[in-house]
Formats: sequence, structure tokens, C-alpha cells
Amino acid sequence: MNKPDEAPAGAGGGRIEAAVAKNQQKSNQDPAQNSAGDENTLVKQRRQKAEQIKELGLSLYPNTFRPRDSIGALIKTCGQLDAARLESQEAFKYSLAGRIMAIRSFGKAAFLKITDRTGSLQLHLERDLLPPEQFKLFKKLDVGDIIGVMGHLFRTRTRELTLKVEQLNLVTKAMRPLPEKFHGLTDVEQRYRQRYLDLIMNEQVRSIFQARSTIVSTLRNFLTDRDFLEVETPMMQAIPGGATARPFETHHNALNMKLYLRVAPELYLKRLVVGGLERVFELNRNFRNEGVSVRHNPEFTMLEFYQAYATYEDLITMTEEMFGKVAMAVTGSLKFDYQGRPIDLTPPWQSIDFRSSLLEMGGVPPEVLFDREKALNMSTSLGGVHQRGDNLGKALAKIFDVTVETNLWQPTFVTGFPRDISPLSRTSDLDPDIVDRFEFFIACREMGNGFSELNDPDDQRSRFNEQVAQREAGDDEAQFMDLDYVRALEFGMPPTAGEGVGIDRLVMLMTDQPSIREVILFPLLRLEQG
RNA sequence: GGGCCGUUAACUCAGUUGGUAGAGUAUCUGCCUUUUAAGCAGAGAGUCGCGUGUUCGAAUCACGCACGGCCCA
Repeated sequence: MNKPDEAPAGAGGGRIEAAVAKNQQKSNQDPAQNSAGDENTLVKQRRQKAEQIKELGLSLYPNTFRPRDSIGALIKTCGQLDAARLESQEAFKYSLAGRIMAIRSFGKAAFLKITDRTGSLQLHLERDLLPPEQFKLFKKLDVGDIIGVMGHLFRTRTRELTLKVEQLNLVTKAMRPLPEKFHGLTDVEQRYRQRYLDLIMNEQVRSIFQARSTIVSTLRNFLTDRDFLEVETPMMQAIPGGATARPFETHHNALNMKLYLRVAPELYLKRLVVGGLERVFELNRNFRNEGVSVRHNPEFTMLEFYQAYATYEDLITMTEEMFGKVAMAVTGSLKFDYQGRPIDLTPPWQSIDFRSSLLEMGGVPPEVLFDREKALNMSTSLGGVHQRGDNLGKALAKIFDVTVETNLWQPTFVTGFPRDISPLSRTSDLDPDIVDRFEFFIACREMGNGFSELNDPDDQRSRFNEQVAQREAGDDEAQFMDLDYVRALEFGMPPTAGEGVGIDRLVMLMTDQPSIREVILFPLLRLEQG
């Protein structure tokens, strides 16, 4: 590890390492230990049991048991068989591994419940059916331990499918107790900090992340089926670009170079289109240095895809299809409820022009649409915060956010965005003030953004210059000049349409979750204190 | 950044007007070979988030801080 005085001069490395050291000091405190260093009694008792298991000649963490079956598969094949049928196949042995979630012991017999990745099953242990040392082992087991078992299936008096255990193996001893079986873990903070416990205890949480995986693979298949190439472009960028957002800064020691975490992959993906990869996509993380809320996490997942010889109108159709595929994969229908209100993804979705939406849904007087001062005044009176240099488009966008967006429950494309808030979009052939761009909204949330790409290098250079001027005027979300990107366009980019979709918000929609933190396994939290 | 709410045993939660800290689950001991949040009898378990103040006395009141949640920006 570097000592602070070895950090490159002027890099602030010493300060960073000091901060890290401070953080580590804070996080070193074990929640199960008090200040005297004594362990919690429950942990102490489990360690004693672990010692007793070792005295039986057993390892606490053997890696030898291989379950041949899974609970889910077993329920699928035998879940419908009656008691007589199960009895007739008593010679058929199953081998399973899983975590003990409940123990109901009667002294000389017991029922356990174990869970594996595919489901839960009840086990029945009888002293007289087990080798004596394995029954001794059972007496030392706790809820939370992971075991491997072999046995045959039967039905109990209440007809529950149950495995009669003929062989019991300890697979992994748990030194800490699980949360209470009935209420589970409900403390939101602890659920996020100790997501493993949340996943053990709450089946609905597991199903959210299974749905997330289904969504991501559905999107991948959708695009690769259409001949898109999946690529990975830099997350550490010397010039952050592709979105209006404040970046995180970092530093590369060996190169002594300031780097930014990307706010979007856009400019790199379009360089690839210049390079002849006419259809590309990237499904990966972006980082934006902004606050945390039910809709925002500083790192979030975005899908961006680019198709040459297409327009934003083509993407509108494609988006409807793509979301339809995802909804069918997750909910089995294009119609489902989100937070108690119906959503219908049946195409075509409604579509509205940006300015018209302000007039019709936002109650904005017509004269405000083309007057920067009036628009800024109106935005401010609605609670918007503006910098002196803010242009008409920015003012209108803020007004849109508070007046129109809140009405867009059903899926809606909004088109005709102002040019001055779209520095990477192609200017409309019909109106120089607007661009060939759409955003789409579901459940009053922006779900994605697409446009015909600006491929005129001179126009792009002047748009960057406008952004630089805004940055110099104090807008730290304005974009940077990227001369290599302009140079790439000078080699010629075919007319291209591109789109970005916020995956976390899509997962929220499809899994009916109100907060982005419920669909991110480890959402950003402040450091836990000792 | 602002407002409101929360933080009590491993977990889920009570805690009255300020008067020595409670329950259920889990744990431990004993009984129990078809239970379903198994049951019965007994026991142990606490830095009441942290700090300062008010008070004879603070989980409880006041102020500050930390962490989290919701709303707003």
C-alpha cells in the first residue's frame, strides 16, 4: 500500500488515503461486538456448538457435498404425486443442499425447512433412521446452517411433501443467527446494508432481482436478434460527455492524469458507428454526481443503442416492441398495475409535441414558449432554480418537469425538443429551433431518450462551443468540448439514430417497486458507523 | 441543502404523567417420533443511536451530532 508521502505531487493522494484510513477505522467496529470486545451471547453459543461439532470429527466448512437435485425440480416432478405413489418409489433417493430456515424439534424427531435457490422443502429427521453420529450432529445444528441431505419423499398427515432424511451432512456452519422467522428483516437500512440477509429472508426481494435479470437478458436478446453488437466502452474518461450531468472525478496515479467516471457512453458508441459497427449497444453503468432519491442512485444502469440508417421515428416503433417483449417476459401481459394504477403498453403509445404539451397539459401561455425572460420567470415561480446564463430551452424543460411530466402516466412519447438542450441531436429539417428527438415517459417518469444523431461535424463543433460557454457561465452540468469526437464525425458517420433507456426505472416499473433502491442490490449509502 | 418521521435485546415491536427496562420470536435447560409462526415448564440476554444540558431522578424533556426513511429543492 502506498504511503501518503509516496502519492504523486499535487494529486491530493495523501488526503484521499487519509480519508480512506478514517473510513476503515470507522467501519472496523463489529456490530456483534461491544466496546469491551466480547461477542454477543448468541454468537458465542454458536461458536461453542461449532467446537462440539468439530469434536465429533466433522469439518465446519467441508466442500465435498454435491447435491444431485434441486428443490424446484423435485417439486415439479413429484409435487402432484399422492402418498401411495410416493411410498411406491421409496427406493428413489434425492440429494439436496440448502439453508435451514426453520427447525421444529421433538427430541427424537424433527421437521426442518430448507431453502435452495429454487425453492423450499420440509425435511423429516428421525433418530432411528439416522446413523447415531449424524443425529448427534443434528442436535448441534442451528437455523441458518447449510446442510446436505439424502433421502426419499413422503407425505405427512397434512399431506405436505417432505423428504425423510437418511443421511445428514453439515455443509456450512453459520456463526450468526438469522432474523426472526415470521416478520423477517424489515428495517430498510439493514436490508440495504446487509442485502444478503434481505435475500435470505425475503422471497419477494429475490424475485425482484430474478425479474431484473430476465429484463436485462430480454433486452440483450432483442438487440442481438436485430444484429446489434454488444460492446464495452470506457467508464473512465478524460473528457466526460454524452449527457448533461455533473461527473465524478478521480485520478490515475501512474499516468498522473485526471479522469472522470462516465456520465454516458454515447460519444464512444457513435465513434464505433463511424468505425463501421453500424449497430451497437452497451448495457452498463453510468455515474452522475447528484443527489440520492427514490428515482436516483449515483451509479445506475443504462442501455444505449445506436443504429445506422435509421431515424428517431424508427426508434419509436422499436421502443414499443422492446418494452412489449420485456413486459411479456416479466408480467406475461402488456397491461399491468404500477403502484395500484393500470399501465397499458399496447402500441401505438400516445405521442405529443413538446411545445403543444406545455400549452395543453402544462397550461403555459403561448407567449412564454418563445420568450426566454418570460419562460425563466414562469419556471422560477414554479420553484425552478436557474443560473443567469440559462437559455429558453432549459427554462421550458423545467416547466415541463413540473407541469407536464406529472400527467404522463400512460406511455407517452414527447417529440420536438428545443435545440438548445439537445447538443448531440440532429436539427429538424422543418424548424431550426427543435431537434429530431423524443423522450418517453411511463408512470410520470422519464424512461428513455432517443434521437437522430447529429452527424454534421461543424454543427457539432458549434454546439460544443455553446456548451463550453454555458460551463464558463457557471453551469457545471454543461458538456465539455470533445475535439476527437468532432474529428471522428469529420471522417463521416452515417445517419444514425440512438436511444438510451434507464434500466433501473424499467425494473421498478416491471416489478412494481416505488424506490430505485429496491431494484439495486447494493444502493449507495453513507458509511455505517460503529 | 430544507421540512417531517424514525433509531429500545440477535430480529419484530411495546414502554402511560420523568421514578430501577417489557413482550413475542430466537437462544439455553428439561419433556416431547407427523409439526406448520409446533407445544409445555423454567432461565439467560440491554451503551434505550451518540453527546451535552435541565432535574433529586431521563428511554421519556431541551439542544447538537450520526445514520436511515418520506416529501421538497
